[in-house]
Amino acid sequence: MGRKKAYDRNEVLERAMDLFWRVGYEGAHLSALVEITGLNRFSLYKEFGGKEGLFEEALLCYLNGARDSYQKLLGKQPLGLDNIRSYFHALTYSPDYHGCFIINTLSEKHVVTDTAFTLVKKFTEEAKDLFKANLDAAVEVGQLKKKSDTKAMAEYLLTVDQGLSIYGIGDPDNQVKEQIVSIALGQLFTEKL
Amino acid sequence: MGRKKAYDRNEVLERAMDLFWRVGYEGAHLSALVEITGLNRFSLYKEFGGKEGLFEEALLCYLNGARDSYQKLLGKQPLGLDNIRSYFHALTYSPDYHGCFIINTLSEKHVVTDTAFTLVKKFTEEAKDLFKANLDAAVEVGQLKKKSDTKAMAEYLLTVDQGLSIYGIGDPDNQVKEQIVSIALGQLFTEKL
DNA sequence: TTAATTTCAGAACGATGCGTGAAAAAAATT
DNA sequence: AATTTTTTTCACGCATCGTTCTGAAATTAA
Repeated sequence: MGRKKAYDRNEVLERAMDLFWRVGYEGAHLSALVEITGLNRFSLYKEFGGKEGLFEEALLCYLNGARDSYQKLLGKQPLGLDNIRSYFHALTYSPDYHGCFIINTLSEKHVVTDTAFTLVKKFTEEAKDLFKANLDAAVEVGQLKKKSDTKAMAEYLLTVDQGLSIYGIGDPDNQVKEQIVSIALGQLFTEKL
Repeated sequence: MGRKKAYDRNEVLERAMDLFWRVGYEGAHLSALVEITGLNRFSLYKEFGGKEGLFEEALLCYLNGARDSYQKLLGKQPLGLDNIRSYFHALTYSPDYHGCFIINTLSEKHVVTDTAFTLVKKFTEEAKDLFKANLDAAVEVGQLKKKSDTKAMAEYLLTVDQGLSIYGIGDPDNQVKEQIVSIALGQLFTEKL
């Protein structure tokens, strides 16, 4: 038969994802991708169709990981405000934090494929829906007023989430992040019955 | 003597700024810059030193405009919470809104000069200071509790501001933005004496 | 009119980008 | 061992990138 593949697809995607995450679509050149993944050019084109295909797959890889993280904290039963608190308090900036793949992709709207852009927008909608599910549950059990506009509140939380990603570029301070989160959540959730 | 310049430096900067704002540093190619500004290559290098220099000057141009906008709304006497409300309510997304030059530059940290990156970080500090000045004034006149941590609140407002810029990428809705702002500010400012 | 200086116009340059192709190597089957 | 198929290796081609260069044009002064 044919020669065996010398690469592991998942490892290739992990490494490509890291590079794309770090330097964006336009910044990640084929030669760098070839080097960092150890994948030869022929195989890259055969396996992924080219740079665009690799980008989309790497982005999916990232979004799947992020989806798991969101689900783990925001999907935990029972749904409610505690999940939202846990989610935001769990956010931390590692020393080599270099921004958010999602926001990089949004900023590169002019060069990434429509598919990639759409994947990102869909993901942010999912995140918003997760926030909303927890807010809706909070209304049901009386943690929030019945009249609460959980849709707008979910939009707000997503906005704060994304603002915190921007805050992380440069020298973020996890303590300041905690202060921001306390204000963001403290004010939102003071409307008890 | 020598031939007269056929370009207007400010107009060149305005046009270059618009392109850089739209497609970022890496996406704005020399040929596109030459075409959109009408400036010939020799002059571009003579006047600005090259692409990097033009980028920095265009970024400065943008930041100066943004600084004026911030000052106009957040620097208005008397300082206080009304300024902050006015600022956020004045934010609107035009139909061709395509993101924020500042955030694009942050995302392109790996390719822009240290100078450019530093300019952006300094600007966000200034914006934060403007928020803080208004919060401090609010404490003085009793709009906020004496114990309010205006530094953290300013960090929070900047985070919301930047989150709103991200929200604007791809079909933003100004009414949703108003809802987000109402939540972000409404609860923050309910702690009266 | 000539000379000197500066800018314009556009081409050339070297480096680098992405994508393709051919030969060699590996693996299984006959 | 020969054949077939697939992957690896590495070179190549073309386009594009930012920068430099050269001749022409414009402007002023002598």
